[in-house]
Amino acid sequence: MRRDVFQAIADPTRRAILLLLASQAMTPNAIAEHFDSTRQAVSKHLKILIECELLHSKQEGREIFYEIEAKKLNEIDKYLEQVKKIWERRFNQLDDVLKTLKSPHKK
Amino acid sequence: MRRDVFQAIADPTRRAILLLLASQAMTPNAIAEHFDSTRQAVSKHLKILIECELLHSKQEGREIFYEIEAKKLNEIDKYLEQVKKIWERRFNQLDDVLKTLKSPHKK
DNA sequence: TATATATGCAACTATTTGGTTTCGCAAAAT
DNA sequence: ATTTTGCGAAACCAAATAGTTGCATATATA
Repeated sequence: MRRDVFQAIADPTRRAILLLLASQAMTPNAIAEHFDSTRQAVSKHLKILIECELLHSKQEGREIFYEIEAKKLNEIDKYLEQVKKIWERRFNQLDDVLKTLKSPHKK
Repeated sequence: MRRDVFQAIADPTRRAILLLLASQAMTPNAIAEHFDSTRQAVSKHLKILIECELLHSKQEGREIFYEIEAKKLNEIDKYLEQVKKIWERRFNQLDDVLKTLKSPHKK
């Protein structure tokens, strides 16, 4: 069972849940009220988000509050940065080539 | 068929393809050599990445080069920023509450 | 022209996914 | 003490996904 941060945010409902929990911790029932799907469906998403450490839960009586673990999102940032870095380097090298072409031949 | 940037980067092979193409445009065969899977499997990933506009292709004779469309990754950035913004605002508000508690009662 | 190469496309399959319904349990409310 | 509420877990289902194999087509090359 593949389970990483990227797979976690692939689902639009899970992205919405994260956005919702960014402002405050909530119970499954409260979260489910914001969506068309049932509490059980939402609970499945919560489970996945927990597994990816994007959420953690704290029990209060019979209620369970789910809270976002925002720093875990940095893993995605890291990947994006990596791609962009390589992408930019590519043009820097192109710049070098252009500079070399402009400068007088050395050989 | 759901098809957005988030779903596109959910697959580790597709993430690796993007990383590979960040440095240079490549043909399906050349890309496939970097992975265990067949050319056809890779081609399917390429098709998905094209649909999400993370890639575009340019034909050169019988070869087709796939090139990354790096700016499309910003959509992911945007979402992450949104979550982080809300998340941070939460603590700023908490700060306000603490300040209010410290300051003398006004009522 | 005949052959090899590079590729896309369609059919098929196993697995995963998102969802529902049903159940059981523990905490609160009556 | 009984009922209601909030929850997770399991069984089940339809759809989507990632992969395979087997084509068809166009462009090089001999």
